[in-house]
Amino acid sequence: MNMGGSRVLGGVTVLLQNQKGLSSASQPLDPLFLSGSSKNSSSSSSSSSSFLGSRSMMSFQNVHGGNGSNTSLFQSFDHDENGDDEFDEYFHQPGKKRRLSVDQVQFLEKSFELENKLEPERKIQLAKDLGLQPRQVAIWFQNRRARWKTKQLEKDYEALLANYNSLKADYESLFKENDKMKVEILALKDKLLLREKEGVNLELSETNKLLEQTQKMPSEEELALKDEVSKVSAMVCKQEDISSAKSDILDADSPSRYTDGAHSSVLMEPADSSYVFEPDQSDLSQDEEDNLNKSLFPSYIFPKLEYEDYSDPPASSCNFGFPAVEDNAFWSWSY
DNA sequence: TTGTGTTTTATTGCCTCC
DNA sequence: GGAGGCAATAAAACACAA
Repeated sequence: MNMGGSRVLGGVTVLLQNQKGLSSASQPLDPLFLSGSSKNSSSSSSSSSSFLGSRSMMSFQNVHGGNGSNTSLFQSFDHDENGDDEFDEYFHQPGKKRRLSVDQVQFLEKSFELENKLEPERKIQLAKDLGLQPRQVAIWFQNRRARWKTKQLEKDYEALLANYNSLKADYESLFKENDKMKVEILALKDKLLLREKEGVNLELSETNKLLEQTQKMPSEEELALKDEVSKVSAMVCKQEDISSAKSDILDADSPSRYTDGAHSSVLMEPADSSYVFEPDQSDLSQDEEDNLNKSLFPSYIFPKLEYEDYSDPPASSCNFGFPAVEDNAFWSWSY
């Protein structure tokens, strides 16, 4: 082996010995640069694919009238470095592709592991070491980066997919738990509603007793006011139908004035205005009608107002004052 | 042996950076 | 404007089943 070969091989050996976990790096590229070596052709399962680089070198030596020794290889790279036209011509035969040898690829792989970018100096050195053109080395690195990127994308995709599946499982689990909790909430609200109904009824019956007692003993002011109303009603009735006039006057009065508890159960009537003002009263007498109208405005119905701040309960909900809360609470739990 | 799919090497065109 | 990188692609080389 000549000085040039020793120099290059020495460099290759040092380079490979720097690789991590390289077990057989003693003379990794010796076969690469020994043209005609039987080791070269047997290093791969496919004879055609093994050590084409070396084969190229042999051809190159033949082109240059080499003497068959393995010494001109690295000298030829010096020629290439100086722009040897024939060498360049050989490596640019149109329509021909020469696969790199297993050893060459291994060497390039190790180099790629160290650094996947290729500086010009390193490229030239690698080309020298492997008996390739710098452009071939550049192309190999370029293609290798493309392959690496593809694999990286696959890894990223798998990681994302695993992450997505995990999140999906979590979501479904939480969704089921949420459904369960909704059902529990509805059940609890039903119970609460029932209790509130019972409580209000009790309270109302006590209030009604008090009201009845109050009505039995009207104050002087109330009596005077009633007289005033009667006079006005009489005057209006001269002009209009008595019943309609009476209704108008009643509507104009403050609800607080009518605290008759005769129909206190109206609390549980629908709060919907259409229902309130258009009841089916065909079978009611005028007095009963009056009493009903009065009973529509008891002060204790106002607690329902605090629920009316909730937004847009379902239009179809036939709420009795309290269910509006339930509906809105339901919406707040909905997605 | 052959057809077919895959891998590897190489080219082309475009883009960015200096 | 030249060098170098990248994506897309061509085409040779390879692997493998039938």
